[in-house]
Amino acid sequence: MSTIKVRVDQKRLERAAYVLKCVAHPVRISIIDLLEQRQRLSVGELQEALNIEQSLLSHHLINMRDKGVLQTQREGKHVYYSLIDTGIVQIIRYINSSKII
Amino acid sequence: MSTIKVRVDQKRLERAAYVLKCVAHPVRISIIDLLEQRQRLSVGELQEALNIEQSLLSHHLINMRDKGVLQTQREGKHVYYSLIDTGIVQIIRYINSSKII
DNA sequence: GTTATGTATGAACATGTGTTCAAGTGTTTA
DNA sequence: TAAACACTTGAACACATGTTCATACATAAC
Repeated sequence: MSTIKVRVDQKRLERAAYVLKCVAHPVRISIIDLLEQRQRLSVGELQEALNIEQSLLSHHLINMRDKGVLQTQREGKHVYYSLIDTGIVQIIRYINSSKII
Repeated sequence: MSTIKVRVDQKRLERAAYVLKCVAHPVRISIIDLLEQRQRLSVGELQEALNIEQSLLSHHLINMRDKGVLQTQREGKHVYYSLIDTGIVQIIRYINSSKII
């Protein structure tokens, strides 16, 4: 019985777990889904689509930005959020196709 | 500006978030990676590969089983764990190919 | 400059999660 | 049947997380 090993190194495992926490929340999955449909959305537009409190949304958005999932640009009064790596939507696709979800 | 909507329904969003929490932890990512390499592994084999306390591993495994990610079969003294839906390894693949992780 | 609009921040709280330890349950071996 | 092995369980704790509320900040409009 030859030994078996984890093929992902420790640093990457930790980073992956950290980032994936963004995907493990209903509101944040929704945000990713919305940002796949439109390249970028303001906080107000997101709020209208999600129907949650402004400050809660802001906390989620900043959380995702801090984890390197989203980026922002301010334009006047508005702040626009967009996905940094659109590859993350593969996870949404998996969710939509999986039998166990 | 036509309205924009989340394309995943609420029930599925919650289920997805619930299941994805399994993936958002270094030990559990490792378990999924190991079970992709070998169809099934006993708790002892996993423990040897992961090098963590046996009871901690057991908690993680049972957590994953409760979420419908893993299944078990007992054979004598040993309990073997395996992935229910191997599609979940797509997420590991994403981790390994992504620039943001 | 004041007001209105859009967004961020911070404290406070409840709840959830990861970990450890000690003790428990099954199953096989002697 | 006792001991050894493989694994599970539960309590306890520290720590992280999600949410709300009140308040602050930035920009634009008046």
